[in-house]
Amino acid sequence: MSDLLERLRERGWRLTAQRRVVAEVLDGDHVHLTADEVHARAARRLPEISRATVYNTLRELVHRGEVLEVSTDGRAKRYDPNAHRPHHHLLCSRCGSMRDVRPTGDPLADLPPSQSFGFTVSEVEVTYRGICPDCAA
Amino acid sequence: MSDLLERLRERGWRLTAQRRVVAEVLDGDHVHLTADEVHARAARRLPEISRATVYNTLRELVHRGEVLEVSTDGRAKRYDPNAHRPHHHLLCSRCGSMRDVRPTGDPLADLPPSQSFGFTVSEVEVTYRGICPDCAA
DNA sequence: CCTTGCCTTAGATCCTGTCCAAGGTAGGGT
DNA sequence: ACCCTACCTTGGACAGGATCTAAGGCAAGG
Ligand SMILES: [Mn+2]
Ligand SMILES: [Mn+2]
Ligand SMILES: [Zn+2]
Ligand SMILES: [Zn+2]
Repeated sequence: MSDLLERLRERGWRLTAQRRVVAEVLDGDHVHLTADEVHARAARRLPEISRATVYNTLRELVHRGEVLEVSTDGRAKRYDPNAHRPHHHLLCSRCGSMRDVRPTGDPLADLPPSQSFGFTVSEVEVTYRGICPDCAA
Repeated sequence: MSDLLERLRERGWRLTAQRRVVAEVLDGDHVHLTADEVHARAARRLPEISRATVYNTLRELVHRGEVLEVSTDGRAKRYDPNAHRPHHHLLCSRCGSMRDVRPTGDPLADLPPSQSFGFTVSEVEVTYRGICPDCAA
C-alpha cells in the first residue's frame, strides 16, 4: 500500500502521518472495516488521530478510486482496499461480516435493454446474503 | 392491498386507520418510497399520523415479509410493496430513484461452492447503478 | 358497552457522517 | 537550513435517519 501513497503524493497529496496510518490499516485481503473500526486501529499507532481525519481520508481514497465504499443494510459503511480487481460480496445477515467473491458470469450482460428504462448503467453490485460459519455455530 | 390487511388481521394485527393508510400509500408498481415520503403521503389523508407509527408499521411489514426494505448507499432506506415476486433494481446514482428489473439468468447459480466460505447463502441482491433519464437531461 | 392489552404520539435519544473555525505542518522556494 | 503558505488536522457543533420511551388512546372480544 506504500505504492498507493507514492502515487497519491505525485498527484499532489501531502504525505501525513495520519494518511499513512489509515492506508496501513486498510491493507490486506477480505478487509472491510467501518470508519470507526479504521479509526480505532489507526489510534493504536497514532493516538491523537481524529475521527474527522479518518472520514476525510476515506472519502478522498474512495473519490480517487483507491478504496471501495460498500454500504450494508443501514449499518455503517465498510471500506475495501481491494478496489482494482472488481468483485462482489458475501454478507452475513447476522453479524455483518463480509467476504470477497468472484462469481462466474457477468450480470451486466443479463440486463436486457428493454429493462433499462433509459438508464445509462455503469456498474453492477451483487450481494449474496446468508449466515457465516461463525454465526451458524 | 386490502388482502394484505385482512391477512394480517387474521394473524392478530389490529386494523387501525394509520396502518390502513400506510398500506394504501405503498400500493402500486415501481413504488420505492422512503419512510418520510410514506409519512408525507399518509399525512395527506390522516394529518395527525406520526413518524414513529410510520416507522413502526414499515418495520412490521418488512418483518412479516410483506414489504421489501432496500438500502441505497447511505441515503434513506426505501420500501417496496412488490415483495412477492423477487426482482432486482436499477438505481440512479444522482437522485436515488429506483426501477424494478428482472434480469435473465440466476446469479445464485453463478456462485461456485468453492467461493462460499462456509456461508449458508439464502438470497442474492443485484443493483445496477447508473444515471436515470431525468438526471441525464 | 367495558375492559384490556395493543397502538399511537411527541419528543428525547442514538448513530453515522459532515461541517466549521482555529491551529499545525509538509514541502516547494530561497 | 529556514520560511511561507496552502493544505491538513482537530474537537466540537451539526444534520439526517432511525429507534426508544412514557403517557394517553382505541380496537375488538366478551
Ligand atoms: Mn471486498
Ligand atoms: Mn422494487
Ligand atoms: Zn456472521
Ligand atoms: Zn436520477
